[in-house]
Amino acid sequence: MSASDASRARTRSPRVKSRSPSATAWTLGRAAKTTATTAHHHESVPIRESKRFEVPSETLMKRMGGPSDGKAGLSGGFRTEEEINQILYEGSKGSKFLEDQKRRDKDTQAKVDKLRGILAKKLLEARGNEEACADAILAQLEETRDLSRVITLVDADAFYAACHQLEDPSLAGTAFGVGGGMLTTASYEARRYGCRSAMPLFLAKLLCPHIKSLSLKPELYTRASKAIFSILEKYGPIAPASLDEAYADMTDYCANEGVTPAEAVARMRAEVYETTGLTVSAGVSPNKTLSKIAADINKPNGQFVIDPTAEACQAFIRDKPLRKCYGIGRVTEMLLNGLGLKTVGDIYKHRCRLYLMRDHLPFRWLLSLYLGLGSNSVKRAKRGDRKSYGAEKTFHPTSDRTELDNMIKRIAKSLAKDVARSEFSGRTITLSIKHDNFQRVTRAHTPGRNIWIHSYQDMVKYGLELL
Amino acid sequence: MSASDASRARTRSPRVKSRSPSATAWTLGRAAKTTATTAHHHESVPIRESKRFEVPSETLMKRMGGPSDGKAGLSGGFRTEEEINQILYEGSKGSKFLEDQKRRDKDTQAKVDKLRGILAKKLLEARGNEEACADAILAQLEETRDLSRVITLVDADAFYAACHQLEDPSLAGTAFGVGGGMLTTASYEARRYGCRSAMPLFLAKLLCPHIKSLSLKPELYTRASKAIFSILEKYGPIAPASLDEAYADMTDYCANEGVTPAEAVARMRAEVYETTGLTVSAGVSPNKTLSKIAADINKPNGQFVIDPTAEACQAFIRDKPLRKCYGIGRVTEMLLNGLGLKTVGDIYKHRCRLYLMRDHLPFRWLLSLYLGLGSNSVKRAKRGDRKSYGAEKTFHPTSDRTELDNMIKRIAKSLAKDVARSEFSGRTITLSIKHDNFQRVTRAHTPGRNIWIHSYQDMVKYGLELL
DNA sequence: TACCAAAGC
DNA sequence: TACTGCTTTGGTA
DNA sequence: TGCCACAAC
DNA sequence: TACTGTTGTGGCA
Ligand SMILES: Nc1ncnc2c1ncn2[C@H]1C[C@H](O)[C@@H](COP(=O)(O)OP(=O)(O)OP(=O)(O)O)O1
Ligand SMILES: Nc1ncnc2c1ncn2[C@H]1C[C@H](O)[C@@H](COP(=O)(O)OP(=O)(O)OP(=O)(O)O)O1
Ligand SMILES: [Mg+2]
Ligand SMILES: [Mg+2]
Repeated sequence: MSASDASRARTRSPRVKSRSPSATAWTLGRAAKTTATTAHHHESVPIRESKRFEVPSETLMKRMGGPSDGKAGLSGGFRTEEEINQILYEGSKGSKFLEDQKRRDKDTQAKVDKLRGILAKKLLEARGNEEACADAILAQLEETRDLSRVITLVDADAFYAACHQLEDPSLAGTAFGVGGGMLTTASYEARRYGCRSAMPLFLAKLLCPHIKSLSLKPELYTRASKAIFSILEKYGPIAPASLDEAYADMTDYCANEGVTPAEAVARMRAEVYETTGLTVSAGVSPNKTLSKIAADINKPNGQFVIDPTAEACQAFIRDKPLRKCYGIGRVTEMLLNGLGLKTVGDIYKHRCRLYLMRDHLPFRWLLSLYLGLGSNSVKRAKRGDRKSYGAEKTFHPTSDRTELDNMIKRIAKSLAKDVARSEFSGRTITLSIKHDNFQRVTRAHTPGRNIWIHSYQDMVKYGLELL
Repeated sequence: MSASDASRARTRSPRVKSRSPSATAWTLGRAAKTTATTAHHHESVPIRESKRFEVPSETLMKRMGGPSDGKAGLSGGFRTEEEINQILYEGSKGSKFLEDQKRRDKDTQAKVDKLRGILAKKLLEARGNEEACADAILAQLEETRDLSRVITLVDADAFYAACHQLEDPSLAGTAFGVGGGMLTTASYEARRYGCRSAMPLFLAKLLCPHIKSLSLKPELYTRASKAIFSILEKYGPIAPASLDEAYADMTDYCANEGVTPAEAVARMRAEVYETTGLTVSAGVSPNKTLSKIAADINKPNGQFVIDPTAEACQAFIRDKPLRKCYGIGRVTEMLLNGLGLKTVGDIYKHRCRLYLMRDHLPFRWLLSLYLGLGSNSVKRAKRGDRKSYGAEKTFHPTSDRTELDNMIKRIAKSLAKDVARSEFSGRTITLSIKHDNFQRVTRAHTPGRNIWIHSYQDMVKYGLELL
C-alpha cells in the first residue's frame, strides 16, 4: 500500500481494524531457501517419500459436473456421470478454473477432517444419553407436524430453453443451450449428452458437438414468469421462489372445488400449458421442503404427490440422498458423508453422533428433515422486501490499474441505473474483485446509519476508495 | 495497492503471483447484515444457544507460563505451576498479547481436531499390518544404533544471570532477572517464585515483587562463552549450540585418560568453574539427543550420565514427557497429545496409529526418539556456514507511515553495520512487520541468483519497496 | 459492521 | 483459449 | 522463491 | 500501561 493509500485508509476506512505496526525486522539471508541442511537433532530422519503420481480424487471428479450436478438427478442419457465427468476433467485440464476447483476440494476435505476429529473427541466424552436426548427432540419436533395444508411447488421445465422454443418451435427436440459462453440451462435433448446449467459452452461442445447456443433474452423469461404466476394465483396464495418456480397453497382450492390435490395440480399445470405453451412440473405435500424435492421426481412435465400422512412423508424422504435437500450443497454433503451419512434416513441412524456434534451442525434442522417436516407458510414477499441490488461483469484479466478502474466504474454505472429504476436505496456498498485464479476479495463500506446510497456518485465515492 | 505500486510490482516483484483481476462486482444493500430474516426452509430451526460464560481453557492457561515452561522442569518453588499461571493470566487479562495467545490456542486446537479427523479416517482404512510395518522400521532403526561414543552436552546455569553475578557477587542468592522490560533469564532464586525466560518484568513482579532487573550486557556473555568453550575444547571436539551450550565428543579423552565419562565430565565442569567462576550442568550419553535431555536433570551445577547400553538409553527416555525432547514444542506436544501420546514411551504404544499418520508426522524420527537414538556427530560449524543476519526492534505502535519508514530504515542501518563487520553478504532480503496484535507479515525479495546484497542502500532499495 | 463461504436458480 | 450473473443466508471476528 | 508457523536459547 | 531479539527448520503454493 502506498503512502497515499495508507493515509486515506487511516482517515476513513474501518477495515484497518486498529492494527498498527509495532516492530520491524530485517533479515539478510544467503538464499531464500537453504538446501540439504543437516537438521541438528533430526539428522537421522530419512527424507519423506515424494508425492505420488497425480490422479484426480473422487471428490474432485464429482466437482467437475458443476454445481447443479447431483441435485437434479439426470438420467437416461448416452453416458454415465463418470464418463461425463472424465470428459469434463480432460477438457478442463491445465485451466485456472480447475486449479481453483482443486483448491476448494482440498479446503473442503480439510473441513471434513476437522469435523471428524471433533467427532472422535466427542465420542470419547459421550455420556450415553445422546439417544435419549435426540429422541426427545424428535418427539418435540413431531409435535409440530402440520398435515393440514396442500403445498405445491411448481417449477418450469428447462425454463429459459422453453421460452426460446416458444419463439422458435423448430428448436423442439434439438440440443441447445441458453447463454453466450456459459450455459444457464440446456434443452432436455442436450441434457442427454451431459450438458447442464453452469457449464461453459466449450465443454458442452465436447459432450455434444452439435449443441446450439442462444443468447440470453431476459425480457422473455420475466414475461413468461409473470404469465405462469398469474395462473398459479388462481389456485391459491403463491410465493415465487425464482423466475421459474413458486410455492402455492392449494388447501382452500381443493376444499372449495372438492378435488384431490393431484387433480387440482393437474388442472393448474394443464392451464399453464394451454395458456403459455410452457410445461411445468410440480410436487405436492404438506410442506415446502417435501414439495420441493417431489417436484423433481417426475420432471419434465410431471407431478408427484405425497400423501398427507406422517408415514408417507417419512417414507418419501428416507431414502433420498442428502444432496437432494434444499440447503445441502456440495460442501455440506461432504461434511455429512464424512460423518457417515449418505441419505436422509441416515440422520436417524446416526442421531447420537449428530447430537454430539450439535454445536457444529444444524442438528434440529436435520432431525426435522428426517421427519419430513418443513414450513408450510406461503407468503409472497413484498417488493420493498428486497435487500440488495448488484451487478457484475467478467472481463479479460488485467493488471492495468487504470483499466481496472474503468471497469469498476462501468459496472457501478450499470448498477446505478438499475437502482434508479427500482427506486431502491441502501446503506452498504460492496465492491468485489474476482481475480483470474477465481479468488475473490470484497470490500464494503457503510457510511452511516442514516446515510442512504443511490447514485453512481455515491457508490464510487464510498466504494472505489476501498481499493 | 496504488497505481504506482502496482506498476512497480509488475515490473519487478514476484509476490504478485500472476493474480490479475478478471471481474468486478458492485452490490448495494439495505444494511451490512440483515436481522431476523425468515430463512426459507430453515424456518422451523430454533436459534442456537448463545456462547457460555467465558472461562480460560486448560491449554490457554498452560500457554501463560511462556514458551520455556514445561521444557525445563522447574520445581521446588513457592507456588505450583497452576497458581503461577493463574497469576500470569490475571496480570495479562485484557492485553492484546493475551488475545493473540487465545488466537494461537484456537488455531492449534483446530489443528488437533483436524489431525484426529485424519486419524479417524485412517483407522477405518487400516489394513492390520501397521504393527508389523512399524516394528520392521524399528528394527531397521535399531540397526543404526551406535553406542561407541561419549557425547556430552554442557549448558551453563542461568547463564546471563551468572555472568552478572560474577561482576557483582552481592547478587548471589538474590532474586534478579536480566533484560529491560523482558527477562531473558532469571536467577535461580527468582525462579522459585515462578520467574522465567521470556517473561515481561511487570509480570515477574507480580510473582516476585522484590525482583531486580539488570540491563543486558552482551559482551559479558560472549566473553564468558568463549572462556567456557576454550576449556571444553581440551576434552575433545566441540560443537557450540548457543552462547551457553555446546556438545563435546569426549570419547577419545576418556580412552586416553582411562577415566569413566562421569569422571571426565566432572573434571571438565570443575575446570570450568575454577577458571571462569561459572557453574555448568552436563548430560552424557551416546548421542546428542539423549545428552540434551540429560543435562537438565541435575541442573544447576550437576550432571547425569546414561550408560552406553541400548537398555539404559531406552529406559531413560521412556517415561519422559514428549515436551522434553528437542524439537517438540507447544504445538507438536498438543498434536501428539491429541493422538493419545504423552510420554516418549507412548510412541511405542501407539506405533500403529503413528504409522497410519506417517504422512502427517515425522514418523521415523519419533520412533528413533523412542529407541533413544540420535546423531552423535559433533562438528563445529565454520564461520562461513552462517545463513543469515537479522535485526529487529519493537516500538510503540504507530499508524504514521513516515514514522514507520524511519523505523524500518533505522533497523536496516543497524543490520547493515552488523553485516559489514562480519563481511557477510546475502541474496535474499526480508522485511518483517509486527503489528500491535502480534500478527506478523514478512516480505522478501531475491533480486537475482548472482546478485549479492551487503550495503544499507541495497537493503533499502530492494526491501523497502516491498511495503 | 466487514468479510467470506455456501447455496440456490 | 475458454468456466456467468444474480440474490440470500450464516459463521466469525 | 516467498510466506508463514514452529522451535530453540 | 507493559509481552524481546536472533537464528534456524519445514510445509505449502
Ligand atoms: N447457474 C445458473 N446461472 C444462471 N442462470 C441459471 C443457473 N441455473 C439456472 N438458471 C436459470 C436458467 C434456468 O432455465 C432457470 C431455472 O432454473 P432451474 O429450474 O434450476 O432449471 P430449468 O428450469 O432450466 O430446468 P429444470 O427445472 O427442468 O431442471 O434459471
Ligand atoms: N527467550 C529468550 N530470549 C532471549 N534470550 C534468551 C531467551 N531464553 C534464553 N535466553 C538467553 C539467556 C539465557 O541465560 C541464555 C541461555 O539460555 P538457557 O540455557 O535456556 O537458560 P539459562 O542458561 O539462563 O538457565 P538454565 O540453563 O540454568 O536453565 O540464553
Ligand atoms: Mg425449472
Ligand atoms: Mg543454560
